[in-house]
Amino acid sequence: MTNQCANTVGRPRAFDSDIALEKALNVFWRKGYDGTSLADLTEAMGINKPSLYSAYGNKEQLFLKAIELYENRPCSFFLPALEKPTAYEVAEYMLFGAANNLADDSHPQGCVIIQGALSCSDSAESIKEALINKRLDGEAKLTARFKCAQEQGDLPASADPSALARYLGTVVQGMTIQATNGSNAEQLREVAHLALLAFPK
Amino acid sequence: MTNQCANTVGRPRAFDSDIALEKALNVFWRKGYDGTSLADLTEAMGINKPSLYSAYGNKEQLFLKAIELYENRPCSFFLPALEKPTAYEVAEYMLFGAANNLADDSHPQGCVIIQGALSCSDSAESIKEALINKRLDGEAKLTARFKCAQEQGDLPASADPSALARYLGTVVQGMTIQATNGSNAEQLREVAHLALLAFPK
DNA sequence: TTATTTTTGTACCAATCGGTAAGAAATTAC
DNA sequence: GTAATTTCTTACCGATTGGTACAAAAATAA
Repeated sequence: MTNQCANTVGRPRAFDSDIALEKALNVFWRKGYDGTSLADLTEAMGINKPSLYSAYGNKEQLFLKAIELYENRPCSFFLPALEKPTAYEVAEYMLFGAANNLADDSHPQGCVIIQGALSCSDSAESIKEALINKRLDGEAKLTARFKCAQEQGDLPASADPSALARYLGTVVQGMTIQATNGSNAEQLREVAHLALLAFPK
Repeated sequence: MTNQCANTVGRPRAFDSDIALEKALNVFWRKGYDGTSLADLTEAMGINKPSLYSAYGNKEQLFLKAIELYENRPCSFFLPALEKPTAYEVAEYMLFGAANNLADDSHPQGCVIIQGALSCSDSAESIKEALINKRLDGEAKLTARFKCAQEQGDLPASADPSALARYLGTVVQGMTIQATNGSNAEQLREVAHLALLAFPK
């Protein structure tokens, strides 16, 4: 249906759809779903509306594709953290990864999955729910990782995996707001350091 | 200029401006500044646009007035926490106050000061900055409270008041996102309990 | 060259956005 | 009663919203 592969026939596309998607992500990241207009998008992407609609569907689908791109970035810190050898290191990597990433000024501050549609219009409700589900998925993965750690013995049996996952999620989510408040990476690392004190060793 | 006191002359206002403001707050709380339209507001408030404009100015001023109302609510937990006798009790009261308040389903979940304009359109930029300043103000007050506690000897000299304030702010802000994720008060209290473990006693 | 296919630019769509002009309605002052 | 004052209702404003019809343009296939 959609032409993922390059077409050999017909007028060639004048823009790189991956680069344009990156530009779209950047706008959604800064302004959120409701705060971003199609005019904002077409201007940033350097294309016009018919091109946008034929390449990505509509605003909603473009947002979801941009989020997908965001999740698969090389600087992503969430999934890699899960692969650390111990529960404590998972927590450590995740908190310091968040600290270093969220305030990095080579891109908009904070996390688009958290800020993209936190409070929103009725028309963005399905986007909001999609983002909530992504956050809950992440927490569920973290809970599973801690349960596994408990079986392996590097997390005390007295610990509550889902409570720890929720606690870490809370701190990381709070850090994204700190980043939009203007906190820098060093300040977020201080927060990460304090947050780690509560984590069982 | 504006008629705060009841007018004795002229047609009497057909609505209670404080009640209508509460309704407006509720809408902004759920949908955010960008996500709320004037039609949303007039419908919820039970008035029409000219009444809204004559009573509150415009959408931006209405939002700021609604925020003011929000801050002065009886169930507010931030300022009362500062008056607790020790630094630890301040932290404890604040974290558990947040846990009990943010997921309370007698009102929209989360905190409008944090969620009202986190990522937003260009036209909401001044609202975003106003909310950021309110958050920073809160953290500054908390820092001052902890410095005071340090002088009084109920917070170790080795502790960093501003880092602790930022840490607490981060957890509370994260909790508001947890609340919109669907966490209930009991789950947020678990987070509060864990977060407190990192606080010097 | 001509036919086919796809993308492009332009120009448009109805609906909604925040905001307001103007007169009718409801009250007090006299 | 009438005048003055304020709020209400209705109807509108230009600008912008997300989205699309249509034909010119640019490529390949024959």
